[in-house]
Formats: sequence, structure tokens, C-alpha cells
Amino acid sequence: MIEVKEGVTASKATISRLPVYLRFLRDKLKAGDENVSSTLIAGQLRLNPVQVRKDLALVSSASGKPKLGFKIKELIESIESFLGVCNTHDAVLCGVGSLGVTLLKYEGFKNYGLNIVAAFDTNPELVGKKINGITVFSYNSLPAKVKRLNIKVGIITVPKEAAQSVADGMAASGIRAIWNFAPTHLSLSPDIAVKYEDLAASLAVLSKKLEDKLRDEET
Amino acid sequence: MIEVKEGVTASKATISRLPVYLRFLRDKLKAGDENVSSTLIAGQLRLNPVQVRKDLALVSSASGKPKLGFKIKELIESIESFLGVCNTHDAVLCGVGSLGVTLLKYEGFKNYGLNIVAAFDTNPELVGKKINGITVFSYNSLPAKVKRLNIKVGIITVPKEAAQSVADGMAASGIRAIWNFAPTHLSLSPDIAVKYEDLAASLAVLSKKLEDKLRDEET
DNA sequence: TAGATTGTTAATCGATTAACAATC
DNA sequence: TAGATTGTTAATCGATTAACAATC
Repeated sequence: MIEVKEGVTASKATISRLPVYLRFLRDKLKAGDENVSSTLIAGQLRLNPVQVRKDLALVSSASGKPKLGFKIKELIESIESFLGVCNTHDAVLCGVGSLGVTLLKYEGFKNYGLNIVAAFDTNPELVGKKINGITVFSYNSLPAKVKRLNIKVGIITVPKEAAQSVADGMAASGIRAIWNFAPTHLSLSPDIAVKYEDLAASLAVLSKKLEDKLRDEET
Repeated sequence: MIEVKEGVTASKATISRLPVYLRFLRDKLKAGDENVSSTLIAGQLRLNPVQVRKDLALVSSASGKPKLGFKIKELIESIESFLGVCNTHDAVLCGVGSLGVTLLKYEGFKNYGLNIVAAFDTNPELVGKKINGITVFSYNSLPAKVKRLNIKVGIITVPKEAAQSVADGMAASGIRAIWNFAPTHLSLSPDIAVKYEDLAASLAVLSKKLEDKLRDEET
């Protein structure tokens, strides 16, 4: 039996590596492997083996065996539990445009503890439609629904002009965490957790990496 | 005249804050402001003022004036030039599904130096279509096109099962930077820069923030 | 002038990496 | 046994923050 470590404070960096490990381990398990070493994980994922061991030790009480490594199943259980403990939240999505629909259709969230229970839009033509089993409601009904279901997580996929006002509405309805896909900064009370899904920032980082590679080459 | 600092090595953290500043400054300029202080930027963006000044000093030779702050226009020019210098790349996108179409329709990339010149898919029904002015070609023609146009950046929006094979194909055709939206790890030569757009990881970070907020509350 | 703000140097903080004994 | 691998402690590295003189 795998003990789940509760109340452990993992760094943001570790937290964002955990889903990567999880995905990798699930693939390995599927491929029929039973054990995996931190050396192997690090090699494939281009990380430092010590870092991998530290990350794993933080969320899992399953200890590895010298020479053999870790039991994949145990690690998966541990990471799932750890993320699950932090996670499993109902969420609402606002803005049923191209991106909103893409997210509503995305099945992967359930594996990571997010459950989108309702979508909202101002466009009357969309209201009442079901996308991937999730009903689109009128934007006006957002506060009531969020309050009634005690929902804490909101996803914003509206055009950037509308994002601040939607965020304010969500905050006023009791939402405490906002996943913002609109390319704009939000001004909100420090009580609200905000995660920006910023494609421009990602792109900048990739470009930087590319320039580094190309520069290294010249030398 | 604003000098552009070339060959400056900004940290990954700084790089990913630059687009955020840029967006904020553009909004301020639009609102009619002429000057802005690092204190104000930091306050609104919830950053440390010293950090803001350091970031700005790194990419801009425009110096701020005590009491007044910085000229917004100069800062915008500097950041645009800096990101532009690193950036301006033609790119191809592979996988014209829900997410692929969303990205093809997204106008924001041009502001940050990315220019998607062609899309590819294996589905014959999609081939020949134009999305937002970008033609969808047969997946088979990817290598030839990438080589001929000397394209260095590839965007992967195929299902995860196909991602590795697409990545291999891109790498073999000369692509040096891959923006991977498929929820899977890619094994590639260290020569290739890869940026994972990992929704699961983002979600984990947001959940962690939320848990922190909720925990703080109890105390 | 008084006070807000800059730019820089030094201190702190946190995360990554190196070193190495323990062990299967 | 020999060697790969673990887990932990110490060292390093890098980024953030604090302190403060300079200045508009």
C-alpha cells in the first residue's frame, strides 16, 4: 500500500514536473515495463537524475531499490494521489468560441482532476447547446450557478476585451482560481489565484531556445 | 532613437515576463498614458519593482527618470525589438483539428514574431482548404516544403499517438524548434529546441495555488 | 525643497547539481 | 563480488529581494 504524503509543500517547479513524470510513467507501464530508474527517467526527459529522485521522494513514500529502480505502478499511484489530493475541482468555462470548444472537448483534464460542469456564453445561439456533454448556459446565469454549485475554478476563453469583466464576475460569485486563456492581464484581488496560459510568453521562450541552439552552432 | 541591445542573454524567467510587460504597456499607451514607473508596473502585475527595473534595463537602453518613470513608447519599442530580434520566424503547423484550427485563427502570433506559412494534415478532406489564409497541405508534402522554404519552427497539434512520428519527420526535414501541444513527451536530438504547451502542468500549478489560498484562509 | 523613483551593489532565497556512502 | 542505483548532505548556481545613494 502506498502512503500518500499530505500537506507536503512541493515547489512550483516540482509541481509542474509531476504531470510530466506521470505521463511518462503511464506510457512505460503501457509498454509493459515494471520498473524504472531515476537515471532512465532523467535521460529521457532531459532532467538531472538527482532532481528526479528528489521530486519523487517528495510525493511518494515508495522507495527505490538500488540497481532496480522504482516500481512504476507505485510511482503512478503516488503522483496521481498527490495531484488528486491537491486537485479534483469542478470548474466552469466562459467563452464558447474556437478555443473554448477545444477545451470543452479535451478529455485529458479528468485525468488531472479537473471537471468542467458548465459553460457560459453571451451568444443566444450557443445557449442550450451541448458540447461533449457540457451544456452552454447564458452568461447571465453564471453567478447563480457558480454560487449554487459552490464552484471554485473558472476558465476564461473570451476575447481579451471581455476578460476583465468576466473575471470580476467570477470573483464576485465566489470563484477562487482563474485559468485565463485570454491574452490580457487581469487585475484581481490577491485572494484569487490566477494562472495565465500565455502563448506569447511560451513562444518567446521557444524562440529564445531556438536562437541559443542556432548560436551554439556557429561557434 | 532607442538602441536595441543585441546579444544580451536574458534569463528564461525574464524572457517570459517580457511579453507580459509588452501587453501591459500597449494597454497603457492605448489608454493615453505617456509615462509609467516600475513601481506601477510591479503593483499591477504583482511583481517586485526591482525585478521590473532589472528586466527593463536588460532589454532597453531607455533610462527612466526619477519621479517620472519610463516613457512607455520607448519601452514598447525596446521590448518589441528585443523579442523581434530573437524571433521573427516562419513556421509550419501540423494537425488541423480543433486546436490546430484555433491556433491558425489566432492573430496574436504576428505581434510576437511568428508567421505560420503552411498547415499539414493527413485527412484528404482538409487538404486544399484555407484557414485564415493559410493553406492546408497533405502531410506527405511536409518535408519538401519545409526544406524548400528553410523553415525552422514546427507546431504540433496532432493527437498524442502521432506526435512522436510528426516530430521525427519535422526534425528530419530541418526543423530546429518544436512547439508541442500534444500531451506527450517527445524524444528528440538535443539539437532540437522543444517547448511543451502542457495544460496538465499548468492545471497542476493553478490547483496548487488554489490550495495555498484556501489553506491560508483557514489559518 | 521634499519625496518618489531610479539604478546598482550586496544579501537572501530557493532550486539545481555534485559528491558519496549505503545497498541491492 | 562488482556495479548500478538509491538517498542524503554539502556546494553551487541563478534568480529574487533588500538596502541605499543618486537624482529629477
